Amino acid sequence: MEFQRPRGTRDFLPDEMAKRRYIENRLREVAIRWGYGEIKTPTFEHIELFTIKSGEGILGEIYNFKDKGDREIALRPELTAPVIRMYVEGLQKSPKPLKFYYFDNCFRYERPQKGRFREFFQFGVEIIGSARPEAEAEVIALAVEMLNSAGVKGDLHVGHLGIVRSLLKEIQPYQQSKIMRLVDKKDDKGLDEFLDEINAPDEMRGKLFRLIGLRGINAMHEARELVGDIEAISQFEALLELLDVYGLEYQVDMGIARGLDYYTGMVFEIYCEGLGAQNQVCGGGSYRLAQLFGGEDTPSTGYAIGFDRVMEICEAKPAEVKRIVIVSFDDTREQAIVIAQKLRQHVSTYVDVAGRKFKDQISYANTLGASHVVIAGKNELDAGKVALKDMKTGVQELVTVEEIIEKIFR
RNA sequence: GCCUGGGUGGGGUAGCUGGUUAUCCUAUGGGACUGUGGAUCCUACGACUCGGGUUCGAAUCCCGACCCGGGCCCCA
Repeated sequence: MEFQRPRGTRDFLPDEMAKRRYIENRLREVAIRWGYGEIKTPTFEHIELFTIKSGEGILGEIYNFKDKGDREIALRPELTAPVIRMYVEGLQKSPKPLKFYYFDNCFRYERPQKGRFREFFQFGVEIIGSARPEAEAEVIALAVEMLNSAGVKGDLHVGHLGIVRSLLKEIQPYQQSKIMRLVDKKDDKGLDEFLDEINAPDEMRGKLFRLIGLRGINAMHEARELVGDIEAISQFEALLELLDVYGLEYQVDMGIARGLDYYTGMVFEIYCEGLGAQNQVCGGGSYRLAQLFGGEDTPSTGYAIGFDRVMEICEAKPAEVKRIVIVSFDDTREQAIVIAQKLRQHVSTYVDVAGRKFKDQISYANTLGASHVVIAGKNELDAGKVALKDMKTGVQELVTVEEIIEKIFR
């Protein structure tokens, strides 16, 4: 019986890996140019790291197991918590702000569908140690820049949880969470019913509905009327001004809640066409997790890009690489290896390892998509040369091994 | 966990109102053409997702499981 890969996992073949690596490298280059350093955290962590902020409810979506030392271990379902854990564990006294990026696989036990897998890849960044709008704006601009570098255009929505939450100060935290979740789902009917259920004051109810409906340029003016002149509004306005400085197109959207309790300030999401039900390619915001993990209270901002979703829709294609196949005969096989060793210093080179005959070697070069074939026959070698054949044009010329590289890359 | 559509050689397919040895294309291995690629020919390889049921007989009908696509819940 043949084995099958576990549900929701994938194998990546060379063609696809070439494309994935290409996009990955584009994202990396952007992160590095913006001054972010790469980090890597373990594939698995203690399960509490993920349950502490989100409760036991998420257990159903976590891959977890007990190790031989009887520890409850979880394959990471995301990377923000591990990064902050790493920060609290060893970097609290390092100069701020810290700017990190990461690219790694994560695991969630969910029903697979388009753009959703049980093993998936996230590319993300975090700024740790600044609560300023400058940090938030930079993070958003970086997210957009990364997606652009991958050839992806999306709709950027920006909101601020502090503003919405200020309306809910009077009610219980669990009720706040529930409301935020309904807001996030844009479930107006459910929200209305829930507000009835908890006997929310009419004033709050009216303001809440008006606030989460706010969009566009006058949003801040109206928001100020609704919630008063609070700090969060000034902060958010400062952020929007900076987004203008970056030249970003965005939509103010007070209806973003991210469904998560740990976000405290700015939140943003980027949506794309062509992804079916999972149309969000990027999401993030400002949060305070360090405290929760036993460290000092430290403001952070970050986001994660759904790398697999980017791969679904991105236009960018890697440039074709030159590939050479050396074709030899039984009496020149050893010389072919020597030539291959020289060419491999400069270019992807294939030499026959299957004992194939001359014609089949050329045929195979063709199926490989070789740009050139180097024919190492006795006649050529006796003259100190080889034949270089361009597989596109079919043109063939006698050259020395040293001349091959410059001929190919001319 | 729920709803919905679907699973025939490696890929793509025909058959699927039950009935000889499951069709065709392609890919792959070997060979012919004996120092020049995409061609042609010969040959080999290779499939009814699995289990149960109905039946004289099941790829075909029924049930279940598994897997895949899409949607819901969820989405840190």
